[in-house]
Amino acid sequence: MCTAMETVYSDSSSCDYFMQDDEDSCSSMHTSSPSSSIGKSASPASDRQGSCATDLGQKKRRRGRARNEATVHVVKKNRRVKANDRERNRMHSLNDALETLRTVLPAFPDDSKLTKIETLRFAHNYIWALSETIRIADIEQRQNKSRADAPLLLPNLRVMDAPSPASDAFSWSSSASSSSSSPSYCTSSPSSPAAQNDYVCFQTDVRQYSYHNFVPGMSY
DNA sequence: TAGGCCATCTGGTCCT
DNA sequence: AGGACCAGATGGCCTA
Repeated sequence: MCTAMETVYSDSSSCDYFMQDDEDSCSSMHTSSPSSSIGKSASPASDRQGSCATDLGQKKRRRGRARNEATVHVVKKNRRVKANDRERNRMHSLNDALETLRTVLPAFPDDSKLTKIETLRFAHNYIWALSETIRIADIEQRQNKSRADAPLLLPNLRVMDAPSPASDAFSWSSSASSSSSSPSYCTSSPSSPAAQNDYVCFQTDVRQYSYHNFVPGMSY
């Protein structure tokens, strides 16, 4: 787990070490750790193989270049650390959003926490189910109104049999199905096109659910 | 112990 | 240039 962190830290230490070397005499250049990739990359082979430069100009050039490379490396490392921090925060906010989503979804009977993918699939199914509830309630309302006015035959609604996104939207991963024991969920979705072995779906007839059932604390 | 899930790091790419 | 986003890699933890 810590390999990356170790890399960062080892880079840091080696980088500091190299910078110190650079500031000191050239003799210390030869004492750099063999495990220090930074030291290797920052000091060309010719410099490492050759003896200490007596030419002051050459020394200055090498010092200047090495310092520059070390500085660039430090800047890069700092950017990486900052990017890691941002990425961590980004993933945390994503997880927070998923957690918020979990809280508005109906709880599973055994209180098992939904995984990320299950949460997303469940939310997808849930939204579809609510939409269907609204649609069917609306149709029934109109049907009742029509009955009051004049006898009118409407097609018999069979939600799950209808060719709709429902079959896919109701599908559950097999891992979710194993934890389901509530009558609120069925364990098969024969019409689902998804190629999964087991499925958990809402009650076949979504009309059995009121909004109160779906959304705790919400009444209509 | 294998497999699933997850957190984190990392480098690449795109966007502002 | 720097930040956001993404996907791959890696290692830890948990469970069947």
